[in-house]
Amino acid sequence: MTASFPPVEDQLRIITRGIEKIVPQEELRKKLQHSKDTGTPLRIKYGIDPTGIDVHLGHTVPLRKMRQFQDLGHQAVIIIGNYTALVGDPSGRDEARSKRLTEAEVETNAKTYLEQVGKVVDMSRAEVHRNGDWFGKMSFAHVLSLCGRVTVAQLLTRDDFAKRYREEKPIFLHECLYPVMQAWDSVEIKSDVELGGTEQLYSFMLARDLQAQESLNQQIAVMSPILVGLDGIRRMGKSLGNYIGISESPYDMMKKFMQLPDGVMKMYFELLTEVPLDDVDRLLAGHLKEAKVTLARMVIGQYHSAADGDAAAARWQAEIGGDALPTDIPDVVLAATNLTDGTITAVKLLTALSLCPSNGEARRLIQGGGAKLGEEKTTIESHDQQIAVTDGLLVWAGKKKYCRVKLG
RNA sequence: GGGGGAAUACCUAAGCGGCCAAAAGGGUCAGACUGUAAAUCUGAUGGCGUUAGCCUUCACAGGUUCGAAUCCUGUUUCCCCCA
Repeated sequence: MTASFPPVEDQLRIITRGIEKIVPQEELRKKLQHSKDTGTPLRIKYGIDPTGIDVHLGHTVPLRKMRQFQDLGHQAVIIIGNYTALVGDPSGRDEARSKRLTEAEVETNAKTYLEQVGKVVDMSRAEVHRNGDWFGKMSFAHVLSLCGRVTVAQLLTRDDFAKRYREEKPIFLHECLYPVMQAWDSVEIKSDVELGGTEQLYSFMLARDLQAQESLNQQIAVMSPILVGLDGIRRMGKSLGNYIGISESPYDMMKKFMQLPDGVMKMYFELLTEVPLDDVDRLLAGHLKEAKVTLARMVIGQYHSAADGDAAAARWQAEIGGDALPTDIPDVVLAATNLTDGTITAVKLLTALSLCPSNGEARRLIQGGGAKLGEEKTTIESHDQQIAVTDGLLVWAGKKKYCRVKLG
């Protein structure tokens, strides 16, 4: 079948949105032109290491770009880095991954990963490869010859390695292989474009070198900015605990979105939605809270449904913006043996309900004024206050932790 | 193989014989203020306990001392340099 592609300029407009850097910039136009002239889709590569199982919004930035390429008629090629995962991506890390994954773990992770990726990329039109398919068969001699194409000095130009070297932190030999392996993937699948974050520049360029040496067309690096996490500063990442996962419930996502610093909204709109940039500016010139709600609803809608997004927003407004009670108050059983004459000391109550892990923390919470009782949230004044417990009593440990007592 | 350095609470990091449950920053948690954002301010941040007290912590195991995170010995782990 001969695909027909939109005009190159139109494609470029879509492709460049939210992209920080394209290297080399001019070559992309040529490739697109050539693809249109010959009716050949470009092969768009995106590699992921199945090291964890939660795909978060940070991952979706290049994945969304992948989807846009697909919708323009190009071929998505997803690499499951089952071998690279055995090494662990040193990019942006200031230390080596502490644990190595087993092949079995990698395999289960890969499966859940693909399911999640399917929420963004049209998997029915995508190729999926595992880089173990070629690395598993590669001879040691071949590995050596690959290593012979990279010098240590080159590796040390990478920020992450340079930083570690300066700080006298360990850099392991197998980590040095990581960029080489990633680059070799590009050779194997003959990629025209590779998607990723800007921190991948080194590997992407290495891929061009290897492709040229193998007499292949060289890929173009299309790099997205790093999506910052909930703290508004550091990259969104699982280990930093500042991420919004695409498999989270609508309401959980909502709560996290509303915690975002205002300053990052523009970036989020640009990278995670299709809203035209002019409209984004208009939104951000208005009421910022409303803009944030809009952003949250749109993104939640992508991974759940528009109705879910609206419902989550409404619930947030009621429970958090307003003073409605949470709708998901868990019941916690309190054994009757804890009570004397139907009462219990405040500290004991909080620990017995697992709202606080230790008496000390419970005491602190009460001193800080964060412990409250009942629907009208009466503050517990003193840590040795005797609390008369009745079935269904609401107990608050700060604003975010609460439960309802169930006598048992 | 040789030489030099390092291991402190969630992280970074001070402390170098008693005043050390251990400075400082970050983080985190709570409170105030708000749009439960950010910024700012306040407080807290090993466990148990009636704010005085007790118990367990400064890589691990021993030792010296009235007394050790601090000194000694051994062990483990890590880093750097030279070969």
